Amino acid sequence: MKVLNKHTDYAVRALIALGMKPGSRISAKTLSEEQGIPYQFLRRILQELIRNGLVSSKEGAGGGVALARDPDEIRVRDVIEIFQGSVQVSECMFRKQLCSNRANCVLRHEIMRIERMVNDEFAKVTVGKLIADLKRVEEARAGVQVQE
Amino acid sequence: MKVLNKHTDYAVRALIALGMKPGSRISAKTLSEEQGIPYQFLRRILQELIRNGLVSSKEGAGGGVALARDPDEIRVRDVIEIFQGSVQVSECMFRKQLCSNRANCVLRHEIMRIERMVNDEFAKVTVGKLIADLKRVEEARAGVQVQE
DNA sequence: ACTAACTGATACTAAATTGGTATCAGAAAT
DNA sequence: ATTTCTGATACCAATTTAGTATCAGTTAGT
Repeated sequence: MKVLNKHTDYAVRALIALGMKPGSRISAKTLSEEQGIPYQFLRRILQELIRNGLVSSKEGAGGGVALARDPDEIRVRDVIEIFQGSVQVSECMFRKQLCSNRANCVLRHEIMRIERMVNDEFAKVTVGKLIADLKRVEEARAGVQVQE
Repeated sequence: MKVLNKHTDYAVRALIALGMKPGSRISAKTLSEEQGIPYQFLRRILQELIRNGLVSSKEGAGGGVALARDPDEIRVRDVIEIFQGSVQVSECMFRKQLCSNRANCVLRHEIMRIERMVNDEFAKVTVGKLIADLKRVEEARAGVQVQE
């Protein structure tokens, strides 16, 4: 059971990388090399992020991409929604008419509760928070060289 | 983003159905008809549940399947694990050597936290609980015919 | 004006996964 | 012996996932 697919995974990584260099534009090529993400794949991911307003872009030589918002305003949940759609149970009943199957309904009720939890949690994780965590980790490892 | 696949979904439904008729064996055919689950598909699902000790079976005419345990001891999480593997992040890093990518690590840390939550929640939902919920719902609807 | 470095859009593909079917062998009840 | 069942396993089509390729248009620098 995989929670995140490669699209989401790469997207978040790219967003973190962009967030670490605020103000500057980075080309998809550079980003792909730095992050080890296949170039063409990353291009498509970035385009999707651009379409959804998380990233801004500038065409032409010297162009590239940058975060379009404050990193604290970019939630991992937003990214998941873009690439994996909103969290939902296997073939949501409510699209069809009423729950044909009663047992199903009960199960779904539980699942939706859990889904809400997951959504709320992923909404709490912002790119800004991840960057902060990252910096904290790197400081710690730059400071005292702990056991390794 | 789909949480449960058909295997898990049908499996839980089947387990609930079995749990509702304690003691009696039911054939895969009957179960498939009652629950509207494709016969051959259900057969394979049941075999998997049997292999994993959630269901017991008896071969031959008059045979069939039944729960192998107390419904309260069958967790939806167990079922998910059987059919979808344990919840995990897109390609767990830790199988490879150390996190090659720092940003990744930070993201993964968050995701694993959320995963643990999900796992714990799905562990709390047992077939027994679902059956109890189901009965409660059906009583309510048998009693006062509420607005509809 | 040319060219190199970019993004926009979109078509294509291989491999894996998902959901489902079919078949054959063997066990038990009648 | 025949019917009703499970055990095991092979097969299949559709979808999804991950990744590639191509061409058109934009901008900066010369």
